[in-house]
Order: sequence, then structure tokens, then C-alpha cells
Amino acid sequence: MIGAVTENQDKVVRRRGPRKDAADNRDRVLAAAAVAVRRDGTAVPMATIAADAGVGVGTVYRHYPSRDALLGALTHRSFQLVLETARRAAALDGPPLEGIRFFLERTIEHGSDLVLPMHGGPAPSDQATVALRDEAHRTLGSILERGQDDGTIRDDVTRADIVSFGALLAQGLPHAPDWTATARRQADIYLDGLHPARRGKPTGGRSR
Amino acid sequence: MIGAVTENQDKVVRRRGPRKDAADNRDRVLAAAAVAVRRDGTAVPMATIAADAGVGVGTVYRHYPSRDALLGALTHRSFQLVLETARRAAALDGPPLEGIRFFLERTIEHGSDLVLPMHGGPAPSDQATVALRDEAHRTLGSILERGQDDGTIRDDVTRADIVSFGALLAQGLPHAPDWTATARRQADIYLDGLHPARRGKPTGGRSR
DNA sequence: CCTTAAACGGACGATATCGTCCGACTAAGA
DNA sequence: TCTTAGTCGGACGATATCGTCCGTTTAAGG
Repeated sequence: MIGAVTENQDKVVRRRGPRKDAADNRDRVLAAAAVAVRRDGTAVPMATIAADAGVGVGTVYRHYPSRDALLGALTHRSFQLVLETARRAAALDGPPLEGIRFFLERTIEHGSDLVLPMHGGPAPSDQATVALRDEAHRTLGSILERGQDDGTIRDDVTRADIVSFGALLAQGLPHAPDWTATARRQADIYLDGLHPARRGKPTGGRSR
Repeated sequence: MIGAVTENQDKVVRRRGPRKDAADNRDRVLAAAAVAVRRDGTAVPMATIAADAGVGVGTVYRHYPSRDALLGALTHRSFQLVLETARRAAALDGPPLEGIRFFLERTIEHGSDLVLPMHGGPAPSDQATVALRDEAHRTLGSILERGQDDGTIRDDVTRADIVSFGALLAQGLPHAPDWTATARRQADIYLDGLHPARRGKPTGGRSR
């Protein structure tokens, strides 16, 4: 027990990835957190998240050392989804407006998976998440510009407007009975409004 | 000094209203709560609200016996503002769409005064607030119907849609740098979308 | 099967927030 | 000015949540 210590240093077991149960728990915690945060707000007790995920609080804190880390991970995941959706929308063939429609409808469907920096959470602080966000903005911007170039989308709209509207729909109204249906109708109206302004309609004086 | 007790029973001081300082503090607490709730969410510590209002926690609890009572009062006040705005909008002479525009713009301006049942707060439970809400809905509905009757507003929009959109704008995006400006543009687009659908535009297949 | 690094989960002391209670203070009528 | 009902505000015990720590359990390579 005395001199035999150093000689098997290289026989140490080298694990490749994380253990299966650890990876599972990590995912379950994140999923439970997404639901819990949407339901109870960002101040939801960690114990609640742990219980919902079926793990102990210790496990939550091991994977995400602080509440901010957990919220940050949620934000990151949300932006991953947003970027993915934006890319799919950009890859579509149809008119640009249909790309935007696709993006908005998908955003609505993602519903509770999107725990964006809304809900009182912090704006993304880590570089990786900011990069995701910026890339998503650029991607949506490219669709928008296509529409504005070919005259099918009004010129004064910015990519930030589209993003904001998407965020509003994703955020929703906490106590609305059937938000998905409402959001769809809101999006439909909004998309109609994205057409270039009609001149000489008999709808009366929109002066400025 | 002996038998003279009973005869001045009716000389007891009768105060008319609440004391001035009490009324002041009541208002200041409500105003501070509105700001604090918007900033920190409905779970904001009562001590914070008290400090912001420049009073002690005891004063907060006297005027509003529980957190729910305070949030309820905020909701009530919000719906008062909404109803008032809706009535002004309904009283306007111009095209109905301009009435809706007025309503939305005013709602945006009210900004932080509107702490609607959003923000994770409870839906209105007391009868008086529900009555305010319903009356506001009816008032907005009357504007909408006028527009749909004279053909200047698309038929599939409901009063609930207008209310929801207004609520979204009032709620805003917590971390948006200049929400008022963004909200105005969103409203402008939305209002454009409220026109009846144009047939035969070259914008491509909005099939369903 | 055995070994071992790693993960699990809940008990625990520290801290934060709650809502109450009561002695000091003040507005306002007499 | 005097009186007093009503208000003020913060200290306080109770409760809730935090994040850590550590003995137990488990996945997985040998």
C-alpha cells in the first residue's frame, strides 16, 4: 500500500462521454425547467424543477451550478430552436412572405419549448448565445430583404420587427385560454399587414 | 363629571373621508407597486414596494392586506384605464379603424401604468374588475362591428383579437431597448392587416 | 464479477421574505 | 390649543428557499 501508487497512473479508466444516466438527467432537468419557468416564472423554486424532473436538488445544481446558469441554458436552447426554424424558413422556395409565415407558425407551435429571455429572464450574456441570436436575426433579415427587393413586403419593416413579433407570440398571454389559436389569428392579420401599403383604398384617412 | 357620560354619545367625531396622508400613501403604494411589478415581476418583495413608495411595510399591508389584494387593485386600476381609453376611442367620429388605432396607441402610451393580469398575475377574480373588463370588451366590440358592417375591417377578426393584441403591446418585451417605438410600428403593421383581405394580389398562395 | 470514478439525492445551516403587532406620531374637528 | 381616532413604520418570530456537502448508489470498462 506504500510504494505501488504511482506505477498504474496510466491504467486509469478513461471515460469517453458523460454517463448515460447523467446525460438523461441533464435533459430532463432542462425540459422540466422550461415548463416550470413558463408556468411559474423565473423565480420558480429549484426544488420544484427538481421534483418535476424526478431528481434531487443536488442533481440540478451539479448540472447547472446556479439559477442563472440554468436560465442561460434555457435561453441558449431557445435560440437554437429559433435559428433552426429561421434557416428552414429561409430555405423555402415560395414568396418571402410565406417564409415569414412559416417562421411565425413554427414559433407558435414550439410554444413552451421557447423560453426566451422574456419572462423577466436576463438577456443572453454568453457569447455563444449571442452568436446564435445574431445569426437568427441575419437569416430572418435575408428573407425580409428578398421580399422588400421584389416589392412584396413593405419597406419600413425591419428584421427587428419580425423578431419582436415572433417573441411576442412565443411569450403569449399567460392566462389566455387557447393561446395557440389566438396567436395564429394574430399572425395572419400581421402577415396581411406586411404587404406594401395600398394606395387609394376606400378605407379612409390614414394620413401619417 | 358623573352622570354626564351618556348624553354626548352622538357628539362622537364623524370623519367624512380618509385622512389626507392615508389617501396619499395609498396612491403612492399603488403607483410604486405598478412600477415594481413591471420591473421585477409579481413576486417582487413587499419590502421593495414599500421602500420605493417611501413608506414602511406596515403601511402597505394596512392598505392592501395581502399580496393578492395589492395585485388585484393593480388589475382593477389597469382595467379602469383600458375602459376609459376604449370609451374615448368609441366616441371618435372617424373611420372605425382609426378608433382602434387610437385605442392601441393610447395603450402603448399608458405603458407602465398598465399592469394587466399578464405578468403571471391572476386573472381578475372580483366582480367589479370583471365588470370593467367585460364593458371594455363590449365597447371595443362595438367599434369593431361598425368597421365590419361598413366593410372597412376584415370579418374574421373578433373583439378578443383586438384585446389580445392590445394586451401584448401593453405587456411588451421586458428587455427591449425602446419598446414604445417598436410597439408603435407593430401596431401600424397590424392595423394594415385589419383591412379586408385583398383578392388577386400577386403575393402568392395564401391557400388556407 | 469487480473496481472505481462519477453521479445521485436529500439533509442541513444560512439567508430572504412574509405578514403581524404595537408604541410613536399626526391630521383634523372641537 | 387640545383631544383622539386613525395612521405610520419597523422590529420580530415564522416560514420558505437557497446552494452546499457528503454518504450511498450506479454505470461501465476490465
